[in-house]
Amino acid sequence: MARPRQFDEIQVIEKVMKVFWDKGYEATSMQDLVVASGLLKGSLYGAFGDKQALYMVALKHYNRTRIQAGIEMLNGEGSARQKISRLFDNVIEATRRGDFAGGCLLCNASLEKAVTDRQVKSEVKTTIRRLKLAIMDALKAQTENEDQAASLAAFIISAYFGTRVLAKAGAPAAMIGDTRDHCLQLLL
Amino acid sequence: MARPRQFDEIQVIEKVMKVFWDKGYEATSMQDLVVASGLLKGSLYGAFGDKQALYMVALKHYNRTRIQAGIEMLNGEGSARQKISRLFDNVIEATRRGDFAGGCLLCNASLEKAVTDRQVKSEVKTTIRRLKLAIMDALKAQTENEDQAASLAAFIISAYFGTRVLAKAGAPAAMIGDTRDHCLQLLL
DNA sequence: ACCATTATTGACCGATCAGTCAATAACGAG
DNA sequence: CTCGTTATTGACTGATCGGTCAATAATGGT
Repeated sequence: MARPRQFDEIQVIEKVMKVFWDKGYEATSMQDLVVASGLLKGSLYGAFGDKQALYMVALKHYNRTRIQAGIEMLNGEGSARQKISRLFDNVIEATRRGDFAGGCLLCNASLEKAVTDRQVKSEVKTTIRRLKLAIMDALKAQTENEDQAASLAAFIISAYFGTRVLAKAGAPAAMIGDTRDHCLQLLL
Repeated sequence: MARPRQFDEIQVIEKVMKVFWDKGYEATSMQDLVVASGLLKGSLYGAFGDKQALYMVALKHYNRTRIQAGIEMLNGEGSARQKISRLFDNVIEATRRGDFAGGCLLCNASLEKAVTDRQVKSEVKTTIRRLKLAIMDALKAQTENEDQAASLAAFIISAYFGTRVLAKAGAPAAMIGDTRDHCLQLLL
């Protein structure tokens, strides 16, 4: 019926996402995305829409893959302590590996694009809510009641997001380990 | 000897800082700063240098005023619990007032400009170190040893930075209160 | 009153920005 | 094989970007 796409959509989204992850929204030019994706500008616009739409696609992809991986870790085997511990250990590992300086696209979006873009803000808020619910579920086995689990989950998300900021700021890795240890102290 | 400045330097820095605080580095144009400061472009360049130098001046001003205010709170009267509690209460208040969406220029810088600007990164790191030391001092009265104070301080900074991200992301204010409460729980 | 020095001004620069579009190409259905 | 549809291409746009500069203005010292 019509000419088919000559690229793999997921692969392109992955590459676009990494550029936004690395450089942020404003510092990323469409030319950067052209180079990273291997597509020409017209194809990017044709397939995804303008820059803000492309950012939304990238952010949703990040949430569907990276954040979801964290959530599935929380749903997996082990005690609540083990699950929460792994959350922070992953930040330490990512920092060691130097992946995007240990940064988190969701946090970046919270401080940059979400401020002026209602769609992005909405996506950020619902993702934070999902993450919080996953943490609550992981805690439920060991906490007295639902409220206790909710407030603990809020606290753990704060500490977790904080480590992502510290990691990217170049703070010593020990600070992340210290944060993890004191979080676990509350889960005895 | 020469023509004197026709503007108050501190007032201009304060206005420039607020724009960077509000919009971030990349999203701020020199034209934005011209409008906010009331100066013309040439005067801004003449007095402060280029955009990156202006950002450094703004960030240092933020640290010298806003962060320093927090540090002085930590040096003030009261128990360690009271001091740490006030740190988080200020975030809640700022969020209620809607000041820059509860955001923190130091956190913003950590995730944006510091990534590609060595001077900014250095300023961010030393400021985080200063803040950590102030928290350690505040804790010393109630903790067993120096190491314990250091790791607790790292943990509290993480939780604190995390609340600044959550606040700006539009998370419910209760999450900040929950974070504060669980932090204080570790200071018994 | 004059001069050396610095601040202010606004026009100006090339580069890059996000976004568009008409021409062309590649397919599948009939 | 033809045709309708959609993808690809690259040249193009006007706007805005950060930054510069020569002309002018305002000062204090002599």
